[in-house]
Amino acid sequence: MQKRLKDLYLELLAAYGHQGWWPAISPYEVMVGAVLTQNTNWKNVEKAIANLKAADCLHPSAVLAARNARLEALIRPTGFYRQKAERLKCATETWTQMSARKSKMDTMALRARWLAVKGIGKETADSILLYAYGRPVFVVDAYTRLFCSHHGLFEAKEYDEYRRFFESNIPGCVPLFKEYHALIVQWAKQKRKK
DNA sequence: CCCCAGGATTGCT
DNA sequence: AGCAATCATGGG
Repeated sequence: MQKRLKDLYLELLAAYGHQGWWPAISPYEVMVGAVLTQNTNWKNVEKAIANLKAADCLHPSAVLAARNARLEALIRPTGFYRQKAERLKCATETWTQMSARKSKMDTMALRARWLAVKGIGKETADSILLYAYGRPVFVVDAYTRLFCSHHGLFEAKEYDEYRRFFESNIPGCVPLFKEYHALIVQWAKQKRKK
């Protein structure tokens, strides 16, 4: 593990503590959160998740059976609710299809399958792979790029260049990937407050 | 009143 | 290939 990346990780962990992103909830709920949080404050996502749960609509069969208008009303606090209602259905179809096959699939093949879903880009796909499926994929976002440039770690244009930078310089350990990404987000939030 | 949030797609150049 | 417009609610 590259020393600089390890030191920074330990610093973040000491400063902010264990973030515990997406802990004791169902993997499906993680996937729903990954879609709903696109360009949206997590607090708003929590409201939508609570709405879905209260309506007993937080499982694949219920989402697939729900009318779009109903889904839209439930996830409204997350914004972009028309797009997201459709995206949630598309993602849920894939989720259901993959439930039986995913264990046999290579991580990159699974990633390609998710990237083919409308409304699922690289960051959302990787969040699903890491936090819902437990695959060793490093999630990159705008904060990750800011973090890299702020500490003089790495500069690039493409999403996948950043992803591979982390994947090839820290151990391919799922809990570490989960925690590191969450800590970077926390770091950026704190930094913004100043 | 402004800007942003745990993005992705489409369309134009 | 790059870049702007679009989607839309809630909080600072």
